[in-house]
Amino acid sequence: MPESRRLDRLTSMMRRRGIVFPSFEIYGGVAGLVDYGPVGATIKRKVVECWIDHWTSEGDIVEIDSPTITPKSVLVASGHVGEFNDYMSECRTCDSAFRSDHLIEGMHENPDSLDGGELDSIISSNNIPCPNCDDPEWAEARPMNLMFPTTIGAMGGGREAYMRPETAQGMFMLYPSLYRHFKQKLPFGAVQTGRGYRNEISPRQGMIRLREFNMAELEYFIDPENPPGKSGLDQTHGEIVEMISDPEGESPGNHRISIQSALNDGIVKHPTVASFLARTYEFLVKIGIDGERIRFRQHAGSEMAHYASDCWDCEIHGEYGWIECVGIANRTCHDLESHEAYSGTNLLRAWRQFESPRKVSKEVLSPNGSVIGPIFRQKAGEVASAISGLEGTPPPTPFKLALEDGSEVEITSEMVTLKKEEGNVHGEWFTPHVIEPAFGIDRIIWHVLDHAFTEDGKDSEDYVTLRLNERVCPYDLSILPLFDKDGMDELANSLLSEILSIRGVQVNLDSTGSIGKRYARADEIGVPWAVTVDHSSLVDGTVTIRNRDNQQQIRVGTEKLISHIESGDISSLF
RNA sequence: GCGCCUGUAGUGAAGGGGUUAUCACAAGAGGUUUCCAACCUCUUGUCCCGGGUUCAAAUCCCGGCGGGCGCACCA
Repeated sequence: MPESRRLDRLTSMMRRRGIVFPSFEIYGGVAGLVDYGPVGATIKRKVVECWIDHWTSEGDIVEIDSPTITPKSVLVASGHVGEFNDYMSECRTCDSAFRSDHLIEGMHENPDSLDGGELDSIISSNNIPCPNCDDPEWAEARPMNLMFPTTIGAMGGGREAYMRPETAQGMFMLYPSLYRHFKQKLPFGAVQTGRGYRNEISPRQGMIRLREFNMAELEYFIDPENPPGKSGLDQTHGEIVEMISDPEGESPGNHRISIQSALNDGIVKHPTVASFLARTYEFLVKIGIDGERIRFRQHAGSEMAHYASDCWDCEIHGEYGWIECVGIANRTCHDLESHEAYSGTNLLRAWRQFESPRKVSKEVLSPNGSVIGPIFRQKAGEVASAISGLEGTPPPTPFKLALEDGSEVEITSEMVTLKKEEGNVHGEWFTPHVIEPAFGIDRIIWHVLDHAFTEDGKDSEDYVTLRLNERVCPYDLSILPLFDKDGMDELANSLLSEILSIRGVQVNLDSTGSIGKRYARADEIGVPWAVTVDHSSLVDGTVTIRNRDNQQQIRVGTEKLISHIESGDISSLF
């Protein structure tokens, strides 16, 4: 068993047994698109269901579902249109392509803000050499948009849109409704699972970098002044995990530490982020990822996404090395504020009630319409609203007042009345902060399969067992009639239909080949239990149940078996 | 997007300008006193696509598509 080939054996098993295939293969295939086959689709669904259940089981998080087609304006506000329009410059000599803003690093304060022409002129005036061949001959910078563009509306004049690059925007769009659903009380969250699209330049590594992929994202809305998680994490969070903190931060380096201690030591700065790191670890282990092959890595300030103020990657180790499978980011108020600004809505806020009402007395200037009107005529309305909009202590008259259009007017004492307002303020509006764990489902499934794939040398042959956790196995059990005749076939079939009728239970009947071969087939795709119908079954109604991972067998009556299948705990029979 | 390597049944491989393309495993039918990949008989199924060279192309050449690796990219 040469180890270098394990990846090949795993991927060919996945094709052979119907887990994952390249898509559209009879037309030559498309890089970066994959199909889940009859076995893989069930595994995927179970991983997703387990994920939803993991986050929604405490009542503070609900599930939503949004369109994948997203109007351009949403993605302009979120920053994706700008961010995804990175410019690329191609070297005329060696054809290498580089991000234009990277080439002029340090030569401009904000390279992101430049258009193609500006980038080109900086590149040429600085005579920037190609990092590959040193020649300073560059083609014009061209925008490289990694989103899939589309148009809403079949005829001309349609609205510009993109396939969503993340599901998160759906949760932000639904914030007002979530806020109402949760009775206007933070914290609360929403999850969404579904497809995301990124038109990768060069998809690689099988299902690791896809162009259309399954994501599962949680947006958790909190009051930044009262972040949940402060009071300590619950008992599961004492697990020692590997954490690699920001190399540019205060305590750089690798730590083997519990997440609770990492929070106490200031390695993780935000209590809610810490809590989600812990619950992410818990989820991954729950579906069968090896806890020893999980680590958390903090983003350096320089690699941070445009929207994030703090970000941890959860990386899982497998055949491709350490792969980022989950990103946990503190997106702060970036998205909600930005959508508020672009859309003009005021619904993206939350109310923070003061513990006791605050007495406020302040002086305000009230415009005197009868004086302002005749003096400023058409501009009077604008002047009046500018006066009302003055903040802080009113200036003494006369004073200069700036208007929206940039002009200035002089305000004299006759134009305004000084009023004293007194009252109680019971609270204030603020924009919630958002903590976002974002899961790459396909990458997680890959690692679940990788970690479950075990090859034991039985005799000279490699014997493959997919030691999947029962939560994510493609079939809950296989029914195997020892002989496909003499009544065993009928008994097996009636058992099959009885078990199939149990809600949510997947069963597979296999009656071809030797019994050993059928066990092997079931083991290879991770079926945890094999139920064999034999001669004794015909006499006394008992069957044998075999455990996939240790081949242990017991004999039980079918009634008892069925009741344990219904309650989901076959293992307690052993 | 560039460079190197590469593409043969479901999977893994062998071969290769010339009759009907080979093998193993898998799959299907049947047989078999089959509880850990047993055996026997039969069966199905393959040269990625397009163009070129040639009397003849799965084989050589070019292009495309896919895969692997490296460079670049990966919010």
